[in-house]
Order: sequence, then structure tokens, then C-alpha cells
Amino acid sequence: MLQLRDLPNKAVLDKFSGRYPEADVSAVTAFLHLLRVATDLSAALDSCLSRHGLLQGRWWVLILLMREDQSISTPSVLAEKAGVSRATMTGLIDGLERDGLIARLFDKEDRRRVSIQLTAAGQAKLDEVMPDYYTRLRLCMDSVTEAERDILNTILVKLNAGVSAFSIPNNKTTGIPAVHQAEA
Amino acid sequence: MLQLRDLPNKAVLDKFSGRYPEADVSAVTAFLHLLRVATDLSAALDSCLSRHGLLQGRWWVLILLMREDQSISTPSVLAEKAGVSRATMTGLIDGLERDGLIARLFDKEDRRRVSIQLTAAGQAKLDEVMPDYYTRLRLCMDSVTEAERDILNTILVKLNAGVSAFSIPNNKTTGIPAVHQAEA
DNA sequence: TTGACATAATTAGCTGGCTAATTATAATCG
DNA sequence: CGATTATAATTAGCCAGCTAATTATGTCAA
Repeated sequence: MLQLRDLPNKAVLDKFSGRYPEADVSAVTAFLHLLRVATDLSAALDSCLSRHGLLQGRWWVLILLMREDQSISTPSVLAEKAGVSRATMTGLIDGLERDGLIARLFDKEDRRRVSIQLTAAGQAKLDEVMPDYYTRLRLCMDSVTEAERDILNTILVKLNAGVSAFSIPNNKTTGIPAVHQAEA
Repeated sequence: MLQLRDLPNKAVLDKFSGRYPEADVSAVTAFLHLLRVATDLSAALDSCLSRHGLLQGRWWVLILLMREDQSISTPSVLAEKAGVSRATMTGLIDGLERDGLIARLFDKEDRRRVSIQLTAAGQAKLDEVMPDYYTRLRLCMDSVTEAERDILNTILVKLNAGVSAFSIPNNKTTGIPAVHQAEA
């Protein structure tokens, strides 16, 4: 994700909105601000996890396993739930297996399948990481009131619905007939 | 950034907050929701830009140049403002130069320095991309009211201040004496 | 029953980020 | 002056994602 160190100030916004009348200044400001803070939060989370020898991808796999009964799942399901490709999940599992945090269990019934199970060491790692993560997150969000959290969620739902606007064909500005974009 | 496809539901949150009393459920929910939506917005922006042959890094360099008088800057300043390393900026500039969107100008005074200038083709590319971007962004944010945008910004400022909580040493949960962490 | 297709996981190779090392040049101080 | 230090950009090589291809296995219908 883009690391926006230098958000536009008033003068820059005026310059751009002068040249591009399509610009909605408060929308641009809020959008860039959101991306910027989310990137910083993500980096901060990484720095917290790395103290425990984890990164977001591997940490999330452990969490997904702990959510399951018996702490068991499969690579393809984990890939889907973590939002990464199966190839990437294979790599994450390789690393976690090497560290003894998860184990591969080969399926006798269907030999294409592999089950992934959290080991005792993996659970112990979570029991070390999660209290630290939760404590820091609580502190991070401390000044955001419950009312603000509710409104934030409301806004995020709206934004999530709006994401599709970025994929809708726009023949006016691209000059490409919409029919061609629809084919792509 | 983590691609959280599967946010925790009530049952999962209860399970985790039962085992880890440090968890603040509404904080966790809002935090993950924010990261999730920001990731989706970032990916959507990429898909918009890629229709014009750009990605976020290269697009942002063009914007940073257009902000400047004469549309000129230097690799090190651009790296700082874009939040990437100088090495990465060298690569971005290589690509943009190859496509003729920017030009390297060698400084006669100080031969270590290189200036980077937006070319006419680069400005033309922005004039093609920005209206499309702004139009889509306006649509994306359409249902978020001005009042909500204000509150969002307020919340983001608070979260930004809270980011440091992730880097504060926490000797209770890590078991590592704070003095050692401070040295690291 | 066997050929075509489907599915699961992995491997191979690409990309864009990073850090550390390198090259070139300038500035400073004994 | 000339050695040391500082600065700017680049190169080299690492890592974590990705897609596409591969391997292995299972399913189904002619």
C-alpha cells in the first residue's frame, strides 16, 4: 500500500481542484488521510508482531487456526480466509511448520488434502502475542469513544460499498467505449 | 498490508476475549474493519490506475512533481515525500523515464545531484488519469456526508496519535525488562 | 474402464518493496 | 593541501506477495 508521507495542503488542493473540476476536496482529503493512517497502523502492528518473531501473514494464520474447533483447517480454506493466494499460503505454512507452530497432517481418505493444525507451541505463541497485541490496541484506541467507534463503523460500511465505484467503466474520461471495457 | 477477508464474528470475538481479558471488543472490531476497508480501497485505486498503465508508486511520483513549481524535484526529496526508500525511488524513476513521463536533468553545479522533471507526456498522463480518479473517488465517497467526513478526520487524528502505543515497550506481557527494550 | 475434467497443493519464476554496499562528488578541518 | 567525513544516487541481493504451470489425486460419464 502507498506510503503517503506528504498529504496535500490547502494550496496544493486548490491547484489540483482548479485544473481538475471533478475533484471533491473533502473527499480527497478524507480518502488520503484514511489510507495514510491505515498504512501507519499496519506498520505499527508489524513492529509489534516482529518482537515475537511474527509478521501479519503468519500471525493471522495462527489466529484463523485458533478460531476453528480442534484448531484444524486446510491450506485452501486458510488462503481464502486470509485473502492470500494458495501459493502464498503454502509459503506461510512452510515457515510456521519450520518453527513448529503448526503441523501438516496428511489425509488418508483424500490424498490431495492436507490438514493444518495449530501445535501446542503455536498456541503458546498466540498466548504470548495476543495479550501484548490487545493491550497495545486498547491503548491505541483509548481516546476514540464508543460513539466514535460506531460512527467509524458506519462510515466504513459506506466506503466498502463505494469501493465498486473504482471498477465501474467510465467512458467519459478514458475515451474508451464502455463496451470494450466491459469485455475486458 | 494484511488482506483480512474473514473478520471475526460475535462467537469468535467472545472466544478470544474469554481467553484474553486484555481484549477490547469494540476496539478490535473497529481496528480490523478499518484495515480491511483501507486495503480494499487501496486495491481498488490500483485497479483504476492500472487502466492507465500506472501503479500507486509511479502515480504518486507524478503527482508530487506536479505539485512543485516548474514540476521539478530530486530523487531524495521525492523518496521522502512518497515514503519509500531512495533505492525504490530510483526504480520508480527508471520506469517513468523509460515511459517518457519524467526526465532526469543532471546538475552542472553539484554533479552528485539529479533533478527530476515532469515531461509534457507526464503532464498529459496526469490530465488523463486525475479526472478519472477524482470522478471515481467522488462516487465512492458519495454517501458519506460532510459531517461524517469531519468526524472521520477527527477519529483518524486520534488513531494517528495512538499509533505510538504499538511501539511502547510492554514488559508485562513480553517478560523482557523494559531497560533492554529501550536499548534495542 | 478409461478419457476428460476438476480439485488440492506445490513449484517456478516475476515484481516491487526493502537494506546494505558501492560509486561519485563535495565539504570540512588539521 | 590532503585525509576524513558527508551526501546523492545507484547497484546488488533479499523477501513476501503474485500468477501460471506442474504434480498428484479424485470424479464422472461415454
